[in-house]
Amino acid sequence: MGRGKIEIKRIENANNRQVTYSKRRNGLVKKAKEISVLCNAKVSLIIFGGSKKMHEYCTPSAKLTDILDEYHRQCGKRLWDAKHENLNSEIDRMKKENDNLQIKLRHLNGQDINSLNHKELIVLEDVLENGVAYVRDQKMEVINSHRRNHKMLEEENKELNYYLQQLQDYKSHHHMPFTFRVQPLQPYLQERI
Amino acid sequence: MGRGKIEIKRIENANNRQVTYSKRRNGLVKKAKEISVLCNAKVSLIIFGGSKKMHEYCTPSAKLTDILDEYHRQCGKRLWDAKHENLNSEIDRMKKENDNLQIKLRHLNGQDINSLNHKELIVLEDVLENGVAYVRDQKMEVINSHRRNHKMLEEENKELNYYLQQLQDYKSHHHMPFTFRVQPLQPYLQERI
DNA sequence: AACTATTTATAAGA
DNA sequence: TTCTTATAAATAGTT
Repeated sequence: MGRGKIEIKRIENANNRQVTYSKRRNGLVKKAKEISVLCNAKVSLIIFGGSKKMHEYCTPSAKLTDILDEYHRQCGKRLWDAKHENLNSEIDRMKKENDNLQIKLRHLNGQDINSLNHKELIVLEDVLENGVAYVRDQKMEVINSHRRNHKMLEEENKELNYYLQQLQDYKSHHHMPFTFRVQPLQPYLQERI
Repeated sequence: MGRGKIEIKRIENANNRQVTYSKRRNGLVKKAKEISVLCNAKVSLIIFGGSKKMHEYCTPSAKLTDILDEYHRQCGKRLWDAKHENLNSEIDRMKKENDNLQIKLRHLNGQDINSLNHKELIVLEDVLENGVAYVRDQKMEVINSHRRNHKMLEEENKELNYYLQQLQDYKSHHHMPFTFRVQPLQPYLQERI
C-alpha cells in the first residue's frame, strides 16, 4: 500500500528501513488499539526496532502479567526463568519431605500405624523405647543437677546465716548508721522439679 | 476501510464482533510478521479474543523470554518479582515448619534433649509412653489377626486331609484314569511374625 | 467463506 | 524528520 508494491523482505537501505519501521510501528500499535476496543480483545504488543528503543502496547484494562499468566496457562511454554523453576521444584521437594516427616511423627505418636506390618511395628517400638530411655536419663540428669544446685544453695545459705548472725551480734553492741537487710536465700528446687 | 466508515468503539453485536475480531486479528498478525521481516524488528504479539483462544506471533529469530527480558531491562517494570516473592516466602514458611518437625522428631528419638527443662521432658516421656502403648496394641492386633488366620488354615488343612484320605481310599478300590496331586496346605504363620 | 466498495495504511518523493 | 499523495492493502457490510 503505497506508491509501489514492495516485496516482504528485509529492507537493505538502513535509512529506508528506519523510516518504514517508524511508520509501520505506528500502524501496528494503532491497529492493536483498534482491535482491543472494537472486539473487546486483550492484546499485548512489544516491538524492538534497530534503534533498540522499545515500543509497547497493552490493552488498558489488562496487565501484562495477567496476559502472560494466561499465555502460560494456555500454551504451557516455560516463560518463567530458571530461578522461578528452581523455586517451584524446591517447594515440591520440601512438600514431600514435610509429608514424610509428618508421617514419621504420627507413627511415633502411635497414629496411623495400622498400615504397618509386624516388622515395622517392632522397629517403631524399639525407637520409642530408646527414646523413653534417653528422656529418662536426661530427666535424672536434670534432677541431679538441681540436687547439686540445692546442695550448693544450702551451704551458701548456712554461710550467709552465719554472717548474718555475726552482723546482728555486732549491731547489738555498736551504733550502726544504716541497716543491712539480709535474708537467707530460699532454695528454689521444689518448684523446678 | 470497508464499505462504510466505523467508529472505534466496542461492537455490540456479538456476531459482528467475532467476525471483525477474526479478520483484524489476521491483519494484525500479518502486519507484525511484515514489520519483523522488512525492518528486522523483534515483535511479540499476544491476543485474546472473546472465545478465550489465544493467538500469538513472535519474531522467529527471537524467543519470547528474550523479548520479555529486554522488556524488563528497558522499562524497569518488574513482571515476575511479585511471584518470586510469594514463592520465596512459601519456601521460608515450609523451611521453618520443616525445622520444627525435625526438632520434634529428634526429641522423640531422644536426641538434642538436654536443652529441655523438666516439664518438657515429662511431656515428652508421656508422648513416648503413649506411643509405645499404641504400638504394642497394634502389634497384638497383628499377632491376633495372624493367629486367627492360622486357626482357619489349620481347620482348612484338617478338612483337606480328610478329603485326601477319602480320595486315597477310593483309589485303592477302583481304577483311576488320572492322579490327583493334593497336598495339605502349610500354615504360613511362622514366617510372618 | 467470498465478494467488493470503501476506507486506511503506507512507499516514494519532496 | 514530517508532509504529501498515489497506490496497495485491509476490511465493513453484504451475499
